Amino acid sequence: MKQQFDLQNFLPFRLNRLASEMSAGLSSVYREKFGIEITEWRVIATLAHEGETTAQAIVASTRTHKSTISRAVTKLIGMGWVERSGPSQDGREKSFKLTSLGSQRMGEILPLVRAYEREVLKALGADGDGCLKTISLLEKVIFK
Amino acid sequence: MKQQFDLQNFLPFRLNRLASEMSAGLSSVYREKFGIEITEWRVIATLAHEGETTAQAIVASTRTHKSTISRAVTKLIGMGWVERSGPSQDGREKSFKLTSLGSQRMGEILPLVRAYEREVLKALGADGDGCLKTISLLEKVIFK
DNA sequence: CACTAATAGTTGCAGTTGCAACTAAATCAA
DNA sequence: TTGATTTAGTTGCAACTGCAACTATTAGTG
Repeated sequence: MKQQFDLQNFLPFRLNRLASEMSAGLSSVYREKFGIEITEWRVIATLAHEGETTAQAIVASTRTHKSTISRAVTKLIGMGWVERSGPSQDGREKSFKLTSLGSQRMGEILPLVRAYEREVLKALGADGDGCLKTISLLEKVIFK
Repeated sequence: MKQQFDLQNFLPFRLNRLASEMSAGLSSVYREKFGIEITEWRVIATLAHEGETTAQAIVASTRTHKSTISRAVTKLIGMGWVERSGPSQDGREKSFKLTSLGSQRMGEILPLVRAYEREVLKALGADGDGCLKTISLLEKVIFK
């Protein structure tokens, strides 16, 4: 008894499948050569952009659970890519920044990651603009 | 030392964040009321559409690892939503189908899930077509 | 000041996932 | 037929994640 529903044309499924595949493609770029996972990548990307940053700010920027961020930061500190920076006024919060090793690694990863994105955008060609516009629209709808 | 990289405008990140949020919104629809997770949802959606189906076909349709599908099917059988169907010519493969209970539950879930999708598409308004077109394009690029 | 509530971050625990190794069955080659 | 290869599905294991509970610190109230 077939019901009228086609998962293959279902928007949330298609979007999720697409994002998973893209993330998988991208993460293979930094996983193999640098031994980090997607959460670590997002943490160092945030630190590279923001400079000295609290864990809370990383949580907000990456939309990732604070326990996940906590563990990623711990791992990155263990790798020597990240260090705690001086205590802030608020004794509860901790600030972090990239070490020089972390900056160096980020400098190595960035071109690879950018090349990946460029490749996708290039394949989209003239439709790239429409794609970004669509995503902006969806963000407004979903992050209500 | 700030580097020139903005995660917030990075295509794979934005797409992934969007898809996660959408999936989370959707899954709250069936998780609470029906006690299933996203993998189970995809399995029953595939079975509802395809009828009698092998595990392998579900793997292909959902793009999910075979071990994950194996466990989801086991769980669904335990819930009485899915049953094994008669042996096929190939003794390695196993075919499954929805039970009448499974069909009934699917009939209850479908309107909720469709309503969610409709809500998103409605919010997109006239841009809905462009959105679907963009996703099709990205699929061609990513699933090379 | 004392007491309560809120916030930042960590950790134990349980659930989920992917990988690799495994079993069972089919296919292929000689 | 026999033996090697491939395919379908299952399971043990290790890694990752989210939740809830916890500590520590700050903010708010009287």
